[in-house]
Amino acid sequence: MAKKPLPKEKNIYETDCPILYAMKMIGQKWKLPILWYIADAENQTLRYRELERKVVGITATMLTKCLRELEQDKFITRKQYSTIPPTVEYSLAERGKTLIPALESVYQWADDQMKKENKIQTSDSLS
Amino acid sequence: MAKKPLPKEKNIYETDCPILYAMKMIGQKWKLPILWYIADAENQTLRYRELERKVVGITATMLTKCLRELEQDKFITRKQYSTIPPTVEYSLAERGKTLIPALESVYQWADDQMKKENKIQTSDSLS
DNA sequence: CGGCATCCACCTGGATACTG
DNA sequence: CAGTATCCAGGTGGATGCCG
Repeated sequence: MAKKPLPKEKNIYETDCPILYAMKMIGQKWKLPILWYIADAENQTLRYRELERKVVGITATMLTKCLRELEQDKFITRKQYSTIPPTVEYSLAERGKTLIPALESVYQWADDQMKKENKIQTSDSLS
Repeated sequence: MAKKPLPKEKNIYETDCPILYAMKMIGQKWKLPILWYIADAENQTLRYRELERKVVGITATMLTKCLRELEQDKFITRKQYSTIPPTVEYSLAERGKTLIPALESVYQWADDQMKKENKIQTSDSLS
């Protein structure tokens, strides 16, 4: 009985720091990649399978989970056509579009960094 | 014995998707907040305790862990003065500075979103 | 095609206590 | 002041199998 099992009320990390807010909203592994590929597509629209292929490494479970959450949070819109076989299209909703500038700066930064890393490695490896 | 315990080799999620690269590098809960407050400070420099106070909600354990990683990844520089009591200053390294534009668009987006949410709630709540 | 349900390994991050 | 050490709960995300 030396340790309290600590009940500890649920803290949704309420904060007024915008960066933390953003981390909470879109800070998981796959949300930005998904949004990025939708934003990057024709008409900012992609089907489920197209997403599964573009977002390399994601599993169906995670893709579905993220898509549901992004839909609930109004980042994307889901449109279902009752054809056989079924067709589902995901597109950027208004809120998703507001993210594009941020998405682009992050992409830009990361792309630069990756190129820099490669350059260092190549110039090293030809010695 | 119906289930394999799956040894499963360590996969560092190697990818060539820049967004995933960024998520891996700076996608944890506290790294961007920390970088943000350092970037925001006079001379882009803050002491340990100042950080602890500005990054509301972070614990010393997490702060130290993140600072070590950010230092290893060349985002920040640590300068120690052997005074009594000790003084340690964290500042943006070159690589950290390259992140500022992205940091700012994320901040900008999140700030807008938070204001929008508040506005909706206030106009609702005065009915 | 476009999912959902289940199960579980691992990682992130919080609590607590102690130190030079 | 500026940490370190230990412990552990809970969340994140992967694997697998099945369904309309």
